[in-house]
Amino acid sequence: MNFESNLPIYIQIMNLIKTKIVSGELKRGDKLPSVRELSKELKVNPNTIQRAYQELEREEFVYTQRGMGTFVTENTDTIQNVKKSMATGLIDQFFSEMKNLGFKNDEIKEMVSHWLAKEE
Amino acid sequence: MNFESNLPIYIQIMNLIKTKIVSGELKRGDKLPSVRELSKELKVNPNTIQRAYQELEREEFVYTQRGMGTFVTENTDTIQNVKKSMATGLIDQFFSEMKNLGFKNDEIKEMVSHWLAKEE
Amino acid sequence: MNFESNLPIYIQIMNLIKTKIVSGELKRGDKLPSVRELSKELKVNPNTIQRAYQELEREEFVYTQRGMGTFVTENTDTIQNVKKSMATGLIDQFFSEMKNLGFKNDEIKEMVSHWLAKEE
Amino acid sequence: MNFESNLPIYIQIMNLIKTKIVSGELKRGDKLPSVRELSKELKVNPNTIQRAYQELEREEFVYTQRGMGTFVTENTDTIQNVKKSMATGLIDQFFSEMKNLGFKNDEIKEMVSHWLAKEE
DNA sequence: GTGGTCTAGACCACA
DNA sequence: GTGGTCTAGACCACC
Repeated sequence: MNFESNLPIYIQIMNLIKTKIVSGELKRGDKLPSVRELSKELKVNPNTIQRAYQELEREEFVYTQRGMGTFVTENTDTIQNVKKSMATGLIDQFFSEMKNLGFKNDEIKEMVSHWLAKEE
Repeated sequence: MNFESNLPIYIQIMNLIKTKIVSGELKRGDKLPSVRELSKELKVNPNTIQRAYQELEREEFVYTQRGMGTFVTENTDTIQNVKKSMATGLIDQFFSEMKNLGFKNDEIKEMVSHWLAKEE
Repeated sequence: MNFESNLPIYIQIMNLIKTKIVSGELKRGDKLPSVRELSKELKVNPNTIQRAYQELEREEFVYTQRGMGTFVTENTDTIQNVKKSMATGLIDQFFSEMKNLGFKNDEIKEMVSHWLAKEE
Repeated sequence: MNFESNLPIYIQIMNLIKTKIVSGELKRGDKLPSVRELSKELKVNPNTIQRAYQELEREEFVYTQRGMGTFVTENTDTIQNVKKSMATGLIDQFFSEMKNLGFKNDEIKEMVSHWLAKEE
């Protein structure tokens, strides 16, 4: 776990797992490590792991069964929907903030292209 | 001012002023409202305004003259630089979060194009 | 069986069977599936089925004969009583939660009528 | 606080506050007691109060400002919407469970009327 | 063994 | 003073 980030640890853990789910490393129905297990592995308090799992459940990325464990949601649609809605949220926010700074669509487009070109 | 946002109020105020400067509403050398004035207008604790002005000064957006008030920096380069750095900051953040969700460059490009098309 | 529900699995199984009995799908004296059988069918730990059957027996819904299996109670009164008590339980719960939300009797009545009208 | 209930304490606290909001005892924009304050009053751990406040914020009944406190949402529409959607949820659930037990619309209607008559 | 709740007590950022 | 996060450690219901 990267404690250097100023993000709360439970958010970092959520991102860790979201990425694994969305990228397919964790498939639907897969069992996540138990709270205590992950707690030991990441050297983080069990409550913090639990907090992360709870929030992930709230966002419908996972579901839990008492006494059984926590599992990746069976509903792949949910994953796709959440993924999509998070994406449009990010895009909307991005554009609105860019426009707030006084950029026009053309300029934004150009900057995005530039960023992508640099990436390759 | 949306006080229901999760962002600290002093950050929200900073963004408010930055946007005004970068978009040209506030020009170089213009006097900002006094701490007390803005405090009343936004119904916010003066300490909070003070904090926002301090941070803005640290970022060289504004400078203060004892007894005179706080002014937008005379240095237009600074403004342009900051505008650019804020933009690249937004872009970097946007891309890193999109990738965190598991999107590839192509997909992001497509979504951005789609958003721009819809705009017209 | 919706294992994503928050209810304990053994309760979900109890409700499953209760509903079958009360609705008449399982008649008095009918044999329930064996613990092992149901365990396989629902892909649930046998202990959990056992627990459900135990509780059902405690509530006099079923009785067990060593070596023979578990059977729906012969006593139709019991079934009718339980049906009635489950119903009043549901109603009580429903009203208490509606009132908890701040609705008055009249409003609740109106909403129920509305629901029934829509049904036809 | 009624510790006799088997509901988690933080849920009981949520219901307490929801009722106050929905019934109008707490008006929009009103400040809730601080976490520590309510903690003392109810003789409950501050974390438990915080949990309740967090969930209430997630359900958009309240919003919080760091360092300022927790407030009833300004948006009365939200309150009404949440109230309404919770109500239809309860009604749907109620009818589906009654039907599961084998009751017909007429019977349900009769039982509801009976309950209401008894109330007066 | 699993997750869920609760307490006690600490530290932090913010107003 | 306010809420937000984290740790440590306990107890419970469930599987």
